[in-house]
Amino acid sequence: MARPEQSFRSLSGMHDLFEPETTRRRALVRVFAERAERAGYGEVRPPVLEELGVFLRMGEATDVVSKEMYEFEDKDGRRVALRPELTAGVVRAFVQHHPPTPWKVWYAGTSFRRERPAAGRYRAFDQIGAEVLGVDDPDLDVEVISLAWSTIAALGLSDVRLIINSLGDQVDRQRYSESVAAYLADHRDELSEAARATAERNPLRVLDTKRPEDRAVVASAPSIAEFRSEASAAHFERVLAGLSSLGIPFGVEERLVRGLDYYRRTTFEIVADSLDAAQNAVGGGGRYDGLAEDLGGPPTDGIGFALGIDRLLLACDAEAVFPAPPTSVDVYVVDTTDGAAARNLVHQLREAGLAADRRYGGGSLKSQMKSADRSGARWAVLIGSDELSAGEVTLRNLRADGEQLRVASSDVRAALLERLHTDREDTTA
RNA sequence: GUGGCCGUAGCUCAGCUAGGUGAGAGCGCCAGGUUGUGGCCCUGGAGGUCGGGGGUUCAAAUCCCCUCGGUCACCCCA
Repeated sequence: MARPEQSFRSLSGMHDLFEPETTRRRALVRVFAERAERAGYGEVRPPVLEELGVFLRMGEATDVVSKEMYEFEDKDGRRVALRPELTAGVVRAFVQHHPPTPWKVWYAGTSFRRERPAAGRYRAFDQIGAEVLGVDDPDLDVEVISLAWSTIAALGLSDVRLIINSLGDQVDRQRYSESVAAYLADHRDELSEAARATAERNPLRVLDTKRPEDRAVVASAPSIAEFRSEASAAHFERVLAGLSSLGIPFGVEERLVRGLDYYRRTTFEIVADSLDAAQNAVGGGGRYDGLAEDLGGPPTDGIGFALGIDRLLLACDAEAVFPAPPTSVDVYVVDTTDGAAARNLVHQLREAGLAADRRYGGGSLKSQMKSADRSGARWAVLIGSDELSAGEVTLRNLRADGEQLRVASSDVRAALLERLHTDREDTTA
């Protein structure tokens, strides 16, 4: 054991978040929420815990389902699992409540996957995303991709690429998969051992391998383009044309498969080249036209995407964009008397809408001034025995070069409101 | 899950290669210099199970094993 008894640490791959990271994440979600709602999406919050079966449709052969889920039997004897992503839960909610279509929703939340942690890949990770159920129009694919892309752009990221592919409909995908499986079988002895194992479980997954020795084999594998039905191909062309017309740059990548079995037709991924780690996909998504039916609902077209907040922020760090918004109070109250004046004034200022803080436990004027400085407050209100007996306070400007004045206690609030107001006008001018 | 690297003060790290000189630096924190004034500077101080456990040894932060955590590659994916 790495710790003495009675001492605990957070689980591997799960981290505590603090200021300023927490505010930064809140700001990121706000950027996304505003864009999504401007496009007619409403927020949805499915539960973190679902019946295991909900997630099994991601594909029994996928790693996510076969070995990465936190699943267990609850006290009612039900097999349940912590969600490894949100799409399945959202679609389950759609099937359960049958809202009118098109159903356009966005979400922000935490999912869980028991993988080996690495930078940008944690066991508890946050995503933002959107899903639309009930629309087959390729222009919707364009809208959804555009929402993902523009959110990333809004953060200030520029070293990112959109890659896109179409796996064809269910029939196309099946035929293609069989063809790839046959091809891989023919070249079995040229593949790495790991790739051979993957080929038997899930042939398509071999296509986007990163192992150089396998890439050579994969390079001349059959192309999905030859397997797309006329309708699928037409849909894909419409999507690409739509993206072009919106000025969204993309690269068609036929090897883009993505891990979840429910994807049909359009699939896409956004990668951040500023992230040199292997975890450089900041987001991904696609169509899952059969999923609602698989979960017991009516045949319903669906499409969505998720962006990983952790990776998005890592990419922001790499590009030095989207810093945490500064958080600081407006006013810091310094009281060298018994503290009663600070207690009352801070309360009064907060009720008036100002952000005000103080120090508890007293301390010298000097040390309280240091706290005031560190708080980032623009103004310090000083209350000493002089002020107290005169019924006044001293206002000191902490930002400029120490402008200082005394005002009557009854005028503090108004004096501060006025000065903070002009400060703000100065900074926005 | 497989393999590599790392783990010393709140933070970033030196010391480990050839075991033994009182366990260090910078930043941060606290106090004083300035008995009513922050930011700069100076001085002092607090703070460490050297990730944890076991082993080798007269002696281990330094060597060996195990373990926990982080990280990189594979895998997978957000």
